[in-house]
Order: sequence, then structure tokens, then C-alpha cells
Amino acid sequence: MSESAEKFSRITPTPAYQMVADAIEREILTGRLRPGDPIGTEAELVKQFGVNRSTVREGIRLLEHGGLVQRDSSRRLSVGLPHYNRLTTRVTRALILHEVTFRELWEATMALSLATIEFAVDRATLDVIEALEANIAATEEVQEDAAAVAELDTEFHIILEKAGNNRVLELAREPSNMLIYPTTELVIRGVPEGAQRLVKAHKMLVEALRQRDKEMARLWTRRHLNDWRKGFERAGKELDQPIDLVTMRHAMRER
Amino acid sequence: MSESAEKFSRITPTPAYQMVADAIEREILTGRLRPGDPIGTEAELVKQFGVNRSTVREGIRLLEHGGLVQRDSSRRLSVGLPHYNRLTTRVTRALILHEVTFRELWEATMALSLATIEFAVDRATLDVIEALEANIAATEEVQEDAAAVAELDTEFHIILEKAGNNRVLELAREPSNMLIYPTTELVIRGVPEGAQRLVKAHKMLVEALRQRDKEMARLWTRRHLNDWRKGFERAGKELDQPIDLVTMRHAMRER
DNA sequence: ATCTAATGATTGTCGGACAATCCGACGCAA
DNA sequence: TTGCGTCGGATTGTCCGACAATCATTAGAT
Repeated sequence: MSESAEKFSRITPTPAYQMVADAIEREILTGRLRPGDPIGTEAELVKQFGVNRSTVREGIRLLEHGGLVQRDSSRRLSVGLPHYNRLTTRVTRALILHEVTFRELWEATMALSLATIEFAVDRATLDVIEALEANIAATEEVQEDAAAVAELDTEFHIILEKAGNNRVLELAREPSNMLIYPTTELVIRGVPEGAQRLVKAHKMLVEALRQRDKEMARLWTRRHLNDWRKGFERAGKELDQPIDLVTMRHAMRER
Repeated sequence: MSESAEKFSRITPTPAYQMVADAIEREILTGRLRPGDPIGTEAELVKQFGVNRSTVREGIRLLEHGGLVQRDSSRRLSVGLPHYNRLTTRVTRALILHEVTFRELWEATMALSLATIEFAVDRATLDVIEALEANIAATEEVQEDAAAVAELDTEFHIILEKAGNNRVLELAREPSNMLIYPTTELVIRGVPEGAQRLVKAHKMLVEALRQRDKEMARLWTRRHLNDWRKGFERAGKELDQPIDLVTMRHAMRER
């Protein structure tokens, strides 16, 4: 790496398909093209850019993959608003490929959940609290069905996040959510009274929201997640093992 | 949404290029293909999948865009380990397109930084502390140069994150980092003694790490970020305005 | 053994082609 | 008038074949 006095900047030949993608992307990011706006047909783009259709197509695929452009019913192109799931899925995959451990996941989830619950305590409206209570009621009715409970648990926490009213935090959490929630079912099964403890924790969290009691909220968040951890270990899994695709299979479906 | 008794599952014709991408992706995610492994040449894939090269290429572009496959020096294909930056960039873009406000960004950064610093207090080794001190020394030397200070500030916080030793949290933070750090320069300029306050905060944070004093660490993290906020407002920006590309221009370069 | 030049393989791009599908207009029947 | 089937044009998904530029590799020169 001897980079002392460089006269010329590195030359990086950019393939045409990349330039096509970049050009369209720039229009979108600068706001000259807004979500919903139609992009031309392939033929039009061919004319505008002066490249072959194959090239245009390769370029478009990139943006399409990123969700920056969509194809509506008739496969015509329009600017899209990339929604989180799409991105999150990929981040989640990256975590798996990097062989992140369950311990890291658990720790991070703990930290992020605590942050979330504080926002929620500050901002939860009555609507939110009612939604949460409805969720709890539903959970109680299906207590025997671990899968159903797990699903409702996910919903509970999603509502909580939305209550916090901070999309940056929400997005930051999503990858870890995608990894931890799918294991909930496994964890509930691991502990006999798992579902009950979960419902109890949810109830106490809602109570904390009502009273706007941060300490209480933090306490029960911790307990709730400690339960997860205990269940996880009791299910015979090792906390320091990398998150594996076998456990996560269902989390990986895009769309 | 009347989805009561549906007899037929939705039909979704999957284009060939998509299937190509999916097939390769599956091999990677299940671990049958590991990072670094070569994928065949385009010609080989054409033979294996029995589709045209154009189709193969469109499929490959998708994976390439996601970082799941790379092209090395000679543009030959191999399995890649998607690194965060790539993904982060896209998440960051999504936040901008969703018109997230600086307030949300600031709040989330506060929460995430507090989480980070707690991990760091628990786990910072001497190496880390020395690296941080070196960084501070360097910062002091360039105090006049706001841009240089901003860059070193970013580095400081990255070291801090790594010290926490939790990649999930690290990844969770990255999008907000990409948005907030580029504004640091602007913020430093906004306050006359901005650089000094920044250095002071960094010093106190390191001191807190040495003493493994969480409260102190949290306190100075809060101060540090409150400074950011003050500077931001003093620079004449509105906290409730959406994060815009003009302010963020430099943050958006991929690679 | 090391460097150089020729050879072959591979990618990026191009042009053209065709079937399947979608959209819209048209005409016909109720 | 309203609803329905049909037709033509437009557009996409896929295929074929081709060629220049570039990289890898091998053979040849020093």
C-alpha cells in the first residue's frame, strides 16, 4: 500500500449496465422521480441511454432487486418505495453468513428492546394500549398452540415498536427481530409454563405503559427476554452457537 | 380483504432469471456453497440451467447486487460474503425515501449509542483504549479542520462499537451512523468551541471506559449527542425536517 | 528460473428475433 | 345502454448468434 504522491486517481471502468442503474437511481434519490412515477418502457430507455436492450435490462434488474423500481400488474416499470422487509431480509442473511451467535443476537435484542420500550412508555396512546390488550386476550385463547402464541408475540412487539414512533430505531431492530422471533416458538415449547410467563410479561408491560412507568417497563422487558434465554437453553441449544439456517429456515422467505 | 375460504393458492409465474438467482442463492444460504467458492462461468451456468446466457446474466446480476456473489479481479464469479456497507447504504436510502426526520435519527442514535457504550464499558480491552486515545490525540492536532475532526469522530465511534463486540448491534447502528456522521462536520462548524467540546467528551468517555463506570459513560454519551443536537440547531437546521439528500450527499456513495 | 508474447477462455455489449402476455379499441349481443 | 368476446398493437421474457476487450495460461525467449 504505498500510496504516497499519487498523480492520478484510480480508474475504474464502469460497465454500461451499472451506469444505467446509477442514472435512474440518481433521478429517484434526488427526488426528480418520485415513488409511483412511471419509468419509461425498456424500448424508451434503450433510446434514451443509447445502449442495447439487454444492457438496459441488466441495469433495471439491479434497481428492481433493491426495490427502487417496481413492476406493476402489467410489468411496466415505476418508481417504488423500497419497503423494509425486503432490505431486512438481506441484512438478516448477512448476519447468518457472518455466523453471528445467538448470544450476540440476544444481547443486542435486549439493548434494543429496552430502548424501544422507553419510547413506547413516553408515547403510547390509548389506541396502542388497547391494541396490545386485544393481542394479549387473543394470546390467552391460544395458549396451547405454541406456534400461534409465537406469532402473536411477534405482533405484540411490532405494535410496541410502532408506538415508539421512531422509524430509525424500528428499522434498526428489524434484522434482529427477524432472527429472534422465529425462535420464540421453540423457546415456548422449551418451558412448560412458557406461554403463561409470556402472557404475564406482556400484561405487566402494558400496565407499565398505562402508568408510564419506565422502570417497570424496563424490568419486565428484561424478565421477558431472560425467559427467552432460559427457554432457549432449556431447549438444548447453545447460546454461543452461530445462528444457523436450519433453525431459521422459515425466517428467510422473502415477500 | 375478504380472504375467507380460498380454494386456490395464488399463481405467481416466476420468470426464469429469478429462478436462476433463487437456485444459486439457495446453494449459498444452505452452506453447500461457501464464501469464496467459485461459481461456474456464465457458459457453465447456461449449460446447467438450460437457459440462455442473457437469462443467466440477469439472474446473476441480482445476486451480485446483493453481494451474495462477487466478481474477483478477473470478473469470474465466486460466492461473496455480503458486507455491511453495501446493505447499509440501501437501508440508509430507504430511510431517506421514507422522509425520516432528523429528530427520529437523533433519538435513535441516542438510544443506540447508550446501548453501545454499555457494552464497551464492559468489554473494552487495553488495546481499544489505546486506540481511542491515539484517535483523540490525532483529533486534537487537527482541531481547526472541521472535516478532519468529523472524520476522526466517526472513527472514534467505530472503534467504540467494535469494542462492544456485538455484531448485531453494530449492524443495527450502521444505517443511523451513515446518516448522522456526515452531519458532524456541519455541526462542529455551527458551534465555535465545537471541536473542543467533542474532544472533551471523547476524553471523558475513555476515562469512563478505564474506570468501567457505566453511569459516567452514559452521561457523557448523552452530553456528546446533546452537543450534536445543539450544533445542528445552531447551524440553522430544523430537527423535524426530513433527512434530505442535499445534506447527505456524501453519505451515499456506495463502495 | 524469470520475463514476454501468443493463445484461448470469458465477459460486456450488441443486433435481431419470437412467443406470451397485457392494454385498449372495436363490434356484437342481451 | 351495458356486458362480453375478439382483434391488433405494445411490451416483456427469452432465445440466438456475434464480436471486441480483457484476463488466464501456456509456450517461448532471455
